[in-house]
Amino acid sequence: MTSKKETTEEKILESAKKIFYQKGLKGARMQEIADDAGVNKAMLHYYFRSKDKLFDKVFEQSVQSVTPVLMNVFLKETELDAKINNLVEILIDLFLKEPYLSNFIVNELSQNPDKLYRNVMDSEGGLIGQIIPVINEQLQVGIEKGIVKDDIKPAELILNIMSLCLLPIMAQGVLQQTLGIDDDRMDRFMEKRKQTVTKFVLAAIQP
Amino acid sequence: MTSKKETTEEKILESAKKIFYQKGLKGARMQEIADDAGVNKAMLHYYFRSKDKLFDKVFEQSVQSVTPVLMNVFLKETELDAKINNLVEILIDLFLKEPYLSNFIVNELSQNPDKLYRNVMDSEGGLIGQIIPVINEQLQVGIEKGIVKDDIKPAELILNIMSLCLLPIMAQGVLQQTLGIDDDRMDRFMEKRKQTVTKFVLAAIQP
DNA sequence: GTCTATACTCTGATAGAC
DNA sequence: GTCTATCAGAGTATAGAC
Repeated sequence: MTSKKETTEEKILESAKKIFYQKGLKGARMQEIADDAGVNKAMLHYYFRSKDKLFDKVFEQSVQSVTPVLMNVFLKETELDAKINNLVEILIDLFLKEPYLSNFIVNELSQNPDKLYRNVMDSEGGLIGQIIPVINEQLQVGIEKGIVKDDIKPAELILNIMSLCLLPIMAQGVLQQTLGIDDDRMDRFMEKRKQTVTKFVLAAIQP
Repeated sequence: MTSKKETTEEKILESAKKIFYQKGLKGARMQEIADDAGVNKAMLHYYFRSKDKLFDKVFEQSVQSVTPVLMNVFLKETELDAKINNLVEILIDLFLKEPYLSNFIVNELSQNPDKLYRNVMDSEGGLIGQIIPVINEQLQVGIEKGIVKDDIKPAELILNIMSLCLLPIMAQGVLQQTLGIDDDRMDRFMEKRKQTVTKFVLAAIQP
C-alpha cells in the first residue's frame, strides 16, 4: 500500500542513500542514482540542486534515524546488564539492516568533521553529553553493589561495546571472505553474536 | 641519509599511499599525487600505467606490510595473556602509525573482494588458516588449567580484540569531535588504551 | 627518464521545450 | 514536474620532443 505512493523526491532520496552508502560521495554517480530511482537525471538537480546537497540530505537523514533509537536505549530505566544487552541488540540490528551505514558514517565524518558537529552534537546538548552521566550513575550503583569493577569508565565502556558491535559489520565483506562463509551463515553468526558480545562485556566488567 | 636517495618510483608510491589512504580510489587525484611527490603527472603513468594499477600496487604493499608483523605475534611462543597484550599493542601501534590504513583495508576490500583473496588468503595457506589452530591450542590449554572460560571461540576472540583495537582508530575523527579532545590527548588516550583493552579482554575470558 | 601539450572520456550541471 | 539536449570542467591517459 505504501510502496506505490512514493513521491519522486522520496524515490530519489532512497536510491541516493543506497548508492552513497555503497560508494561514498566521490564514488557515486548521479546517473546511477537516477537509474536506480527510475527517474531522469535532471530530476536530481531539480529537487536537490547539486550532488553535494543531495549527499548532505542523505547524511542528515541517516544520522537522525539512528540517534533517537540509541538515545532511547540509553535513557530507558533498566538495570545495567539489561541495558547492555539491549544496546548490543539494537546496534547490531540497526546497522545490519542498513549495511554500509556505519562505514558511511565513520568514513564521511572523518573527512568532513564539521558535518558531525551540525548533526550529532547539536541535538539539545549533544548525544554524548546526555548519555555519559546516565551510564556513569548506573556504573556507580553497580560498583557500590559490588557487581561492577571500580575502574570501568563509562565512555570507554560505550566505546568498547560499539567497537564489538560495529567493526564486524563494517568489515563484513572481509570477514566473510576470510572465514569463507556465505550470507546465510553470516546472518546466523551475527544473530548469535548478540549474546556472545553481551556475555563478553558483562564478564569483562564483573569484579 | 635515506631520504634523498629515493627513486622517483618510490616517491610516487609513497605519495600515492598517502593520498589514497585519505581519499580512497575515487577521491584521489593523479595530479595531487604527482604534486605531493614533486614529479610530473606523466611520470605516474610511465611507472604504473594507470590509476587503477597504481592503486593496486599501494594496496598490495599495505597488506604485505601488516601481515608478517601480525603473523609474528600469533606464532611467537608466549603465554596466552602475554600474547593478547602483545597483539593489542602491535595492532594499536601499527594502525595508529598509519592512519586510514584500517579504513582503507576495510573499505576497499568490501568493494573488491577478489583483491583480498589474492593478497591475504594466498600467503601460504592463509593468514587465518594458520592462526586459528595456534590460538585454539592455547585456549584449550588455558581451559584445562582453569584460567580460561570453556566457551571462548578462537575466531571470536580474535575478532573481538581486533574490534576493540581498530574501530576506535578508524573512528578517530568522530571520536575526537564527540569527546571534544585534541590530537595530544587522543594520543595519550590510545596509549592508555593498550592496557585497558588488554585488561578488558583478559577479564572477559576469565572463568 | 622526464617534460609539455593535447586528446579523450566522463560526469555534474543547466537551458529550454513540453 | 518531467524530459532531451548540450555545455563546461575535471581528470585520466598518451604522443612526442628532449
